[in-house]
Amino acid sequence: MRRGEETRSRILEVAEAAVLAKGFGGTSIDELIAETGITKSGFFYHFRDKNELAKALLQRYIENDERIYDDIFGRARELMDDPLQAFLLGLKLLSELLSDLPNGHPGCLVAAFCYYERLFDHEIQMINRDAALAWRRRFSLMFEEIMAIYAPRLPLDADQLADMLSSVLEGGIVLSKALREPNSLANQILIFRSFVKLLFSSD
Amino acid sequence: MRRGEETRSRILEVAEAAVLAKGFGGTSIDELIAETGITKSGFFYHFRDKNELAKALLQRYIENDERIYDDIFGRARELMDDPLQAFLLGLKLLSELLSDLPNGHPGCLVAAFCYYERLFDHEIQMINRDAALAWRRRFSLMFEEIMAIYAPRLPLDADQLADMLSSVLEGGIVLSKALREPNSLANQILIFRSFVKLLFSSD
DNA sequence: TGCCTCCTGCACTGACAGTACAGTATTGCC
DNA sequence: GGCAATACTGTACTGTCAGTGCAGGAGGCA
Repeated sequence: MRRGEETRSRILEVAEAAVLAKGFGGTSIDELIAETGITKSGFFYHFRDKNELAKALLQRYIENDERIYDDIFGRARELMDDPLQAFLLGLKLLSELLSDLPNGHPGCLVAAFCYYERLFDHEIQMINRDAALAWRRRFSLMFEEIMAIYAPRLPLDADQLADMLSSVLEGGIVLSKALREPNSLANQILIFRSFVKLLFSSD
Repeated sequence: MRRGEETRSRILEVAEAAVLAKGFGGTSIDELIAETGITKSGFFYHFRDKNELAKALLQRYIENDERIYDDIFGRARELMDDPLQAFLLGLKLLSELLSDLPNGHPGCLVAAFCYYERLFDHEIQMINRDAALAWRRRFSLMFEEIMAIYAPRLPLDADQLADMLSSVLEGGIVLSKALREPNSLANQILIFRSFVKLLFSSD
């Protein structure tokens, strides 16, 4: 019972790193069991097939991702009375968190799975879609709170701004990987942050 | 001579669509030769191995990508005397081009290959890096031209703004794929465009 | 006529995703 | 202590896939 869960999560941990580095199609089960120290039968005891591994991997990643955002923006909201200041602090904290990763962001599974879509079943595609919609909802709520107080200098709605933040995050990950400049992502977040500041400035 | 080139480019065309839909690891050579109508030996006559296919695929994609940007921003520059107006027109043309694609952007090979990096040789990783650096150079030159005339409202340099545009493009592709909203990318470009307008407005 | 380009056909190898199923060690519960 | 569920191991197999090696053939062109 307890031991089973531990083995399962060890497989997922090894698999996540491998998938982010080599893609899902480039990650073999044989390789995962070798690194985890179990047998093939053991692997298939935990996951019916590779698709089920993908599903578990994605769900685990999304849960962790949400927890990180809850922590960062929750803490920022507690520290600041003003929603704009809280959001700006949250972005700052996020960029600092990413700067502290020595090898940069390891990659986003949602993005990795976007480029593998046709080989996954419909359920995984929906989990991926829900994750992107959750980002939109999360950030959109923050922008709505800000807009209740501050008038933006551009006629943008909260959803558009939320999607822009998601885009900058996802694109920043891709770009920092392609450029081999781990700090590029944290930098992009700060630039977006100063844009938000400008957008809601009364000057 | 002529016939060989034609077969080779037919393979590349089929392969590009497959790789963007299923990832490189999820695309089999058997599948490519079935769709192209040649034999396995024929495939290996044109490409030594799958890595060389990847290289040719990436180079072809980047050349095409550069040609599109040359066309769009070149035309915009001819139509407008002012570099800011030319850039804003270019972004508008780009978003319209992407809106006209019925299924949305098919995906960026540079991004797809980022999530497969460890299985490619060093050369491919460098081609990918050069492509991202070329985007930076291209957009940076435009921002420099703009900044020679207009003072930005934020203390950003041209490279940072260039990388932000690349991020929005790459992230917009990922997000529109994840959300299954093909128009999301074009929308993001227009939002970035209005940010640029605000940044260089004298108001 | 002969060489070069552009393939086809065939017969392999080794890695990998499963499938099937029998057996076993450990653990929790009654 | 016995029993059953959990969490595996071991073995043996299938089909797909990347890649190798090599012989040979069709068509163009010099």
